[in-house]
Amino acid sequence: MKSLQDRLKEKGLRSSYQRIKILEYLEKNRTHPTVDAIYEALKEKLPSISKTTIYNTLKSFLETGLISDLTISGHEVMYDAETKPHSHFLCKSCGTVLDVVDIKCPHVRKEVDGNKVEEVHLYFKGLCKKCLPEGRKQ
Amino acid sequence: MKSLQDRLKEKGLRSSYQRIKILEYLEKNRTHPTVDAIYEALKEKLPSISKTTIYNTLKSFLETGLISDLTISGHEVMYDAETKPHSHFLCKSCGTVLDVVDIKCPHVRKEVDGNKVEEVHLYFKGLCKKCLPEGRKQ
DNA sequence: CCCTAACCTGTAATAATTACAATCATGAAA
DNA sequence: TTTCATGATTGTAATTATTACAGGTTAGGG
Repeated sequence: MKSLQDRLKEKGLRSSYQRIKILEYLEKNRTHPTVDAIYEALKEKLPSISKTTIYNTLKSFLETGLISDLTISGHEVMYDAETKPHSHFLCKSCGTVLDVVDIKCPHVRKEVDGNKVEEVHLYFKGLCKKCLPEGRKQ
Repeated sequence: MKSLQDRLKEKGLRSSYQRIKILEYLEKNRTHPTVDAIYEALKEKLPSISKTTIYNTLKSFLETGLISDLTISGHEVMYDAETKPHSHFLCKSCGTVLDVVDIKCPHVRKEVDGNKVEEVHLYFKGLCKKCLPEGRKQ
């Protein structure tokens, strides 16, 4: 089990208290938090933290491949400590974003129509189990 | 060939000069324009048009299913007169968004993990043909 | 032709993100 | 261990996308 500090070092990132706390938060909260959610959560233990730090840190985490991001809701970016390709489901009622595990569709490919593919994002939107009216569950 | 006016009427939308021009622009420009791109383009012929009108109009077009939207770039919404499900490719170099036509993957489904699916969005990101370095084309 | 609901416009408010300058901390080298 | 330069953090201000709202305008049924 690599320490968070070592994982930063591996990516050529300098270690800092803030970076460790942000990475730790993402590792423990696989809820696809937004910048604001991360900020609000960390502020309690780390009242001096700045939102700019969150933005800068997430940017460097993204650039080094330490985390991934998604833009399923259309009006804000969400962050994810899971970096292996996987799909997401957005509930249009409660706003929850879930990881989709049962999709085995071969959408990971090197090119489409002659364009070089580096990332694939598969997003589902609809109503999650909890928001489906009783008796209409699938 | 239905007139734009008739297509608005069909959806229960009142016809107006602005709405016709916006729909016409989307029909003729399948480049996935942003609100700003539509505004800048229409301003020339229609100097009095307001950006709020573009927002309101696109919102009513979306609600009635006259157009579709996508958020592939992560920082702005794009609009598309094509309403049949199809995938998109974003070039991370030039920012162009292309329709993807050669994907036949069965990602249209009614549910995933017990959640009810209403929309599926498949986004590819990478380098488009034009931005690929010569000799590395695929 | 009139009237009202619906639409359009401009301004102001909000929200997400980025820019920037000053301060502070990490970690390599002395 | 101390020093020090580089890079990180912070707060404020600027920017950008979007929404709220109020007042004037227009489509289209009667």
